[in-house]
Amino acid sequence: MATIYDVAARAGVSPKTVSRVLNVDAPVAKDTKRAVHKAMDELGYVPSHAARSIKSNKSGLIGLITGAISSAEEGSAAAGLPELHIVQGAQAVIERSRKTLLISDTGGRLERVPDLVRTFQEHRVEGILYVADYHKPLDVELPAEGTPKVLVNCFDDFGTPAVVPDDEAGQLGLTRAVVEQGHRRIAYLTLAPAQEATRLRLSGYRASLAESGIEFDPALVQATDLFGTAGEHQLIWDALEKFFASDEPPTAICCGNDRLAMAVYGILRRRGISVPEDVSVVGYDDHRLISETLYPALTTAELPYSAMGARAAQILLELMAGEAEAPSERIRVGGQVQHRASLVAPAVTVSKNIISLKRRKEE
Amino acid sequence: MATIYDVAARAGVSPKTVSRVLNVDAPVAKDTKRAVHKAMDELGYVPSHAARSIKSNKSGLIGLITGAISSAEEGSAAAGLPELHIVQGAQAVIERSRKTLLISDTGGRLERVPDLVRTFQEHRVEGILYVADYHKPLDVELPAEGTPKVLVNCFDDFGTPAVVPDDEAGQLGLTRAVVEQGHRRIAYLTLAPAQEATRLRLSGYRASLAESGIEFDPALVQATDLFGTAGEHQLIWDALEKFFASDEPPTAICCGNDRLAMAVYGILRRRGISVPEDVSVVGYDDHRLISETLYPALTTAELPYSAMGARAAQILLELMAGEAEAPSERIRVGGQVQHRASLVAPAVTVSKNIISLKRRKEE
DNA sequence: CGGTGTCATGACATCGGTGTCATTACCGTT
DNA sequence: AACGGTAATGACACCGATGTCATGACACCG
Repeated sequence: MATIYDVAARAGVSPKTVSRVLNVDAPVAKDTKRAVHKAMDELGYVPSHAARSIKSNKSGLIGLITGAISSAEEGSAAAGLPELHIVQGAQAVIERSRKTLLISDTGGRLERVPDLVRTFQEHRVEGILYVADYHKPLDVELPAEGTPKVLVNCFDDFGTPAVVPDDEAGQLGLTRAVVEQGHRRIAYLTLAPAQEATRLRLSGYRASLAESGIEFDPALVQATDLFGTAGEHQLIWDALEKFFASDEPPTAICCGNDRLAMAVYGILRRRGISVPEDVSVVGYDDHRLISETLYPALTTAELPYSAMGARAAQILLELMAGEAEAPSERIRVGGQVQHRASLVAPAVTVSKNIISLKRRKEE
Repeated sequence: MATIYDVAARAGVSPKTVSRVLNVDAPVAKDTKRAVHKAMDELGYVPSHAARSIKSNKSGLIGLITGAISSAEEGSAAAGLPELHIVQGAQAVIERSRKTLLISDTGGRLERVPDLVRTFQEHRVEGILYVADYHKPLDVELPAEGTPKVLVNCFDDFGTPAVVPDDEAGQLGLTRAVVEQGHRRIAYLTLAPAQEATRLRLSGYRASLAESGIEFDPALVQATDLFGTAGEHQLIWDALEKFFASDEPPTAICCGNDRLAMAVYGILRRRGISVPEDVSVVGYDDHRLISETLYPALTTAELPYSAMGARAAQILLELMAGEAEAPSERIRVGGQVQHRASLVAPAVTVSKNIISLKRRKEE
């Protein structure tokens, strides 16, 4: 690869003058400039990032650690992939700041994180983003004390800046949309109860019921603990069984995520229950591959991954520039409710509690 | 950040000795070694990649260009994401070779590629992987002549090494599996006919029919040209309509991909047709989020993205090491057929052509 | 016409490592 | 005892860029 000296020799000037042409930081005569550009073109010269960064002590690099790329492998159809939208959101912001994003993958093995961080340090990254695969407490130690860091989709107890989804508000809004359609018997098929998201969303669900004067019925909440494992269809089947065994069966079912909703669609229909005529179904995540493709299309709450990534990157850049203090509280990013065909008003029936007269037709 | 000089001063030795401890390339006395390690720990010293690579003229970096990360945004639920498995496969191989992968995203805008390549060149990447979002001819120009390159999921006419899916063999195997269940009226709902994948798979589909003595019926092939757009459900509905209007309707439907199969599930059921009792459905891609979650689970052909990424990385590493010549032909990677509940023998019926007596029960 | 300021350019040191070569101390041989 | 060989270490140059300072050529001013 050609160096600045080769260019200088070919153009008949000193290396420093070539440097001046490259960086436009001092006046250079027109003719000289032209000769230098010509020499650069002919040699296919590209300045060396390494040489520059060694001198300037600035790498222009931002490190991002994720399991997105490989977590797609673990388990069966693990949640994984959507987390990639976080990377996408961050990428877009960082690109604009003329920094380069160095993406590293844990390969699903957390014990690799220290190695990855070390590689980042060798490259003298100026900031680090750590992206978790779902909303949870931080489960690794991140070395590299001097370097600004932002957590995404996770949080710790030591005040590291963190950007997380606002699960509570999301489920509140979504459940509100269900209530507004006239439903009052609303089942909730949750993800694993231990998950941060489940806890927060359940709280949003209850808040919505409370504000509408609907009594919370524990029988209408079932967890699909082993979600993602081989027997999950059976598990979901059993949970739905319980819902419909009730003498006041639900007219709407909230699912822990879109993927769960997809399985529910199939099982409901096998049982002869139509969506949305007999029961409305809503998901969570707005995983568009699913939500837009399912028939009928799925009403769901957006998990604002892209926005979270962008926000995190923005905070990181500010920290790096010393323009801002680290935020003292977790940043919660809210998402929209996406209303689609799977949610309609309940059919006109006489239940013990309510007579719904509304009925909306969906095409 | 501490330098090798700081470490040397603290340990009371010369920088060169510290370098020797780091690289174990010459004998160092035990006591000296211990003192140096102590100093490194205390200072939190991490060697500078830039300084090393400037001297050795080796960056240890491999550049990868993809649209995976952002293409998830474009269109609605664009195909995008699965291509990430290619990145994953490549990552796993490259990691083992102790190189660092520099991932760049086009943000869906091809015109950015030259910029990305330039950034790669500034970092002196030793090899480049270009990953396309679906099987197609290369649609950009890749500069950086001296650098070894491998195309993945795309190909050009200039002999650049390319790794692509073996769509023809894949569809052949899949259709064969359908035929082996006893089906003889097999519909095929393709993706856009202009696509490389559609062309090749159609050829595999016909090859399978031919080898089984089943006559090709053009009425059983419909394209969903506008797949991925707003009106797609309607389009699929119409296509299915045509299939079932036939006086010899299909007993199995091959779909262009899993996503299409997901939409087909919903529409078939709405029409009162059960999967797999009334008609078997198969997809393509083995997008496990879909194929394993759908109820009943979907029989499909694996699109071996991970293997393709791994193979491409392997070839690139060999090219970089000068161990191998560039392969003169495209490398076609085959995938497995994944047999799941959506494919069963056709129901016992008397058709004009065949009486099928087999019947397999699925749970 | 001499002093001063600006333009254009180059010599040289420097960033953080590593390759080359030199130096010293100590070992075993003959 | 003199010699050759190896272990352990350091001095110094160099990789490819850029910051600092110096220099020569003009142009402008009084």
